[in-house]
Amino acid sequence: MPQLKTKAPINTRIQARNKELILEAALEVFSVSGFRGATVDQIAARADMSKPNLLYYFRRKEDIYVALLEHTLSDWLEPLRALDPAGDPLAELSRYITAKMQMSEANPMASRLFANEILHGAPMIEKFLKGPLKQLVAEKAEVIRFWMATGKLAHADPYHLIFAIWAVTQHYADFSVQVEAVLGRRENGSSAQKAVLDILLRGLRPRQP
Amino acid sequence: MPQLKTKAPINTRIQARNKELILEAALEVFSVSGFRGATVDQIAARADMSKPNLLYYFRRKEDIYVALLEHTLSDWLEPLRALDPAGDPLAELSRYITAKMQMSEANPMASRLFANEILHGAPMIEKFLKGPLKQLVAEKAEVIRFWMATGKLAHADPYHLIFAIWAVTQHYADFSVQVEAVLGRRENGSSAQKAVLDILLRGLRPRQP
DNA sequence: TCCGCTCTTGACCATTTGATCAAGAATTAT
DNA sequence: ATAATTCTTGATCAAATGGTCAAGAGCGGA
Repeated sequence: MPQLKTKAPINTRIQARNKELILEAALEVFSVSGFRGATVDQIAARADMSKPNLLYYFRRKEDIYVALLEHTLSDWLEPLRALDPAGDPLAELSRYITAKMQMSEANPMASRLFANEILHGAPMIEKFLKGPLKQLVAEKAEVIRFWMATGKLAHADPYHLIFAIWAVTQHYADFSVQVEAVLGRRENGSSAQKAVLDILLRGLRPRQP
Repeated sequence: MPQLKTKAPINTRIQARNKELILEAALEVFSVSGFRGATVDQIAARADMSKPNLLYYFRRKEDIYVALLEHTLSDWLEPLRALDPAGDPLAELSRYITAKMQMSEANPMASRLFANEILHGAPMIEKFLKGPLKQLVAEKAEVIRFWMATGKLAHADPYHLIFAIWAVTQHYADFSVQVEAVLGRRENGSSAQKAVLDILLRGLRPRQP
């Protein structure tokens, strides 16, 4: 019996390189125009590649989009995962907020990609939101609740606190056009960081015993 | 000399009615799909009207979109405008935040429309952001600064405080899909309101003298 | 070297979609 | 009533766009 040729599951060097190029180009295009607004031609042009060639690597526009989302979803959660129940509460939250602010500044395109996806009803990542994300947040909300119960943090609703942190930190990436228009200049990352830490955390210092 | 017929600048009853129907339908469609994702056919269908008829009232798709943005821009600013320098600082901010939360809950579609526009670089409302919005925020930031200087409010950067309020309040409209996925239920408006007020304002109570 | 597999692309197709037009229906003003 | 104006729509167009195909170019293992 002739040996069945297993369809090579491993990427060629060329495949790895081109897929990477495509994802990079696609992030730029999707984050600016959204899924519907982006065109395969635009992505191909930015990846310096013909459209049929791009479609040789990703058969449908949607495949690129999904790959892009999956490619960054876990990175996105990492800082929240790192919240350490054994650490000092204010220091942990401070580190989390700082990390999110830095992610917004370093990779605003990824932030806008997600914002756009969620704004449009999250058709591609609904499962992720209701599964891994929900579970992780539940876990960390419990940690925060524990900190509050043991008097190391002032009381507040842990879920809404997390939402507030997300909202504020991502605002600087997603709404940067507005931030810059109102300030009349490009925002200095570190001053925004300081201000945000102050606004979000000052109210959480435990009362004097 | 024959009297020049002035082109009727006043809307017919039919015009007023149909324009309103169109804007209403367009808000639903644009807020879900964004400018690019929305189609004139969808809007026409939802307005219960043929496409050519819709285009009789708004000659281009873009005209509907712009009219919609203009139609709600000033409403959007009203609560901030109402911030009263003579009022009690915490009460004023509390009222502002509450008003924004209620707007997010009552009209999430308008919030998403703006979010989408800004996320995509605000091509249609750049002028508004750099003009009226910038000026109003500057004015109100000065009010907040004054409150802080006179010891009636703890110190914080007024601009970033306003950004934080915007970010958090609009988060509940723009990211409602995520909020509901994480909470595992439809959010109760008033409990979110309470939590947000608490998180944003607790740190702003002036220190005891 | 040479054979098979991977990679690349110009040409092409079907569908979607924003917009136009001409002609008829409804409404309004005189 | 009737003429003028406003309103409505089926038919149609041109451009944009996601995706296909066949044929050739390039590469790697025997």
